[in-house]
Amino acid sequence: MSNLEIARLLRAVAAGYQIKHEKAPNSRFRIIAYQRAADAVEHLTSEAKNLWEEGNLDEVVGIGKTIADHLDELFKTGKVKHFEELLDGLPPAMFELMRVPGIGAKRAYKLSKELGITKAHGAVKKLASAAKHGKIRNLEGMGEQSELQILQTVAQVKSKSTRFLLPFAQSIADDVIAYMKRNPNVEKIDPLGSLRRQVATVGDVDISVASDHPEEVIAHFVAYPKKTKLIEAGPHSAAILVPGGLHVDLMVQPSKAYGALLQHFTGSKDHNVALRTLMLKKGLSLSEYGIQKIDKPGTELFDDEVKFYRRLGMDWIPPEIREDRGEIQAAIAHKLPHLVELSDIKGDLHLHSNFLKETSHDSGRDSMEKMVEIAETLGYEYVAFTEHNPKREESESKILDELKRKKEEVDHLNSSRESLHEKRVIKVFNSLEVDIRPSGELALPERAFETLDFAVAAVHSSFRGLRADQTKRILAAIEHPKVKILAHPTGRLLTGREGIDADWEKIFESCLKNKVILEINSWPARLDLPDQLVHDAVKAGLKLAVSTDSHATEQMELMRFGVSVARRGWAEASDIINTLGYTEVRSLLMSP
DNA sequence: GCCGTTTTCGGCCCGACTGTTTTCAGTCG
Repeated sequence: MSNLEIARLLRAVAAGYQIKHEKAPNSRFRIIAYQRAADAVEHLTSEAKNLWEEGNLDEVVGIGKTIADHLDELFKTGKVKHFEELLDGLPPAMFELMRVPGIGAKRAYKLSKELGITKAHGAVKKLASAAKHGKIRNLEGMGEQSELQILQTVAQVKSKSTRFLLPFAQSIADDVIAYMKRNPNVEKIDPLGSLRRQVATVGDVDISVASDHPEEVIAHFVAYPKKTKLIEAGPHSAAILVPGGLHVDLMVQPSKAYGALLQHFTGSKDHNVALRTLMLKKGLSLSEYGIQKIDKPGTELFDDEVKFYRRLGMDWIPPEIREDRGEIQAAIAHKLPHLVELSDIKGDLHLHSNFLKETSHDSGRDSMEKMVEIAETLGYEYVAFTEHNPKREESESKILDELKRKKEEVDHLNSSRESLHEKRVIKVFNSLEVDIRPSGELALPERAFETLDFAVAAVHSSFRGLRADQTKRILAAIEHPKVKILAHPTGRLLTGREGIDADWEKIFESCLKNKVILEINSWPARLDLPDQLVHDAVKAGLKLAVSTDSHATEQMELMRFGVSVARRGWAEASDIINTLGYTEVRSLLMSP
């Protein structure tokens, strides 16, 4: 059973409690507990079943003894008696109906009962049809408005789950913000929510503006030239649709209260809940308007976020780590990490030029020379060319000839640029991205490794496979003395493919022992290692490399998103090898 | 049902919006 399926089951149980046992003592909190447990399982970086096998399930925050016992039964027998009893008599359709925005457990149950919709299959369609025929308005607690709302929202069920890749959302936000800044009434402007926290995928773009003239700001916003549709415009907020189907929401607040607004809508939800729970014990109630002492009326306002956090007795917390993973305690203790920044980056160790033609996967578009020029404009000290390994059908001698030719070209590049420029000399590493075959064997003849400064190893096939096998596969590959970087380690694609299932703890151990560096791949659909695993890796003392995996010069700009992932994983500059100068990196990558 | 640098018992974030309501329930972020 996948994490998603387990999460769905736990949410169904929460709904079951809501319908059947709402009046029981503590029921409210039990419902929340099941919802939290569902969230926790859904966001796990390893399969819940594997954690269970290792006996680590109850270490997950949000899963206590009771739910762990239920899951134990689930993994052993395939079902949970208690859950089955609880869900008995509830129409399966209600869980489908709950996917419609605005319909929760109560309404879903009521609708499926009263309209006689019981089967899960086609439930939403039947609901839409009932609404169309005017059957909703007569139900108790519902009216014409409810019916109208259902008609409008059933269409959103499909699109509800679509999230956008971070760079796409970021580019839209950057453009809107640049446009908004042209209006003199905009004093401050920031992205909010998951975009400000730089989460790998973003649901919609929220933007806040500090201004004492909200009407003018809203008017300017709704006149955004690339807008495809106006969704709503009120006195303090508005929403538009932009090409690609992304919602952009804008909120305006006076500048004297801007700090609390920014803090609240940046989230994450978990961070805010943890922060508020903690502060409540100190007699402070927090909201998007400011801070209130419990025993006194009146709200204290904050024009910026730094003051807001300081008032709570802690350091300002960078948005990227506001996920309730220990940042609040660290901020109180003044022990927050000094997160790595884009300006710390001194080189890109994963670039594909067009030099090799017959490679196992897509080759780059641009010449080495051209990519080096761009690296120079980015202020780098070094780059590594890591084309895919030559196709395996080629003869060994041909492969060797090709790689020797490439080595000569890199040598030439290094020497010719030294004579051309006196000040900045970009150093070029001669590398290769080598496939890790399902067996763990590297897809390059042993003798060919000798031509390389170092090798980057990566999985590009057979993503589905048993955890034990995948773990063994990676372990075998990173033991090769030339392999210094493990690229896009999980192989996930945010647009669809799950990463491989592997024992990362074991792999991290081996990386530490073999001095293998983990890549944070900045490619928009990868962002791999995922932030949570970066956090684990940093804690374990591993070194990482933030790389773009560029196949064309313009992609070299994507570095900022890899840096965001590193920041979300609490990485400091000292955790990232490509913040080091050339000499140090060289000795790390080229030592035997 | 979960959780603990003031608790293993006694708490559990905060507010907005919507609609159907004579004072509040349900849902959402």
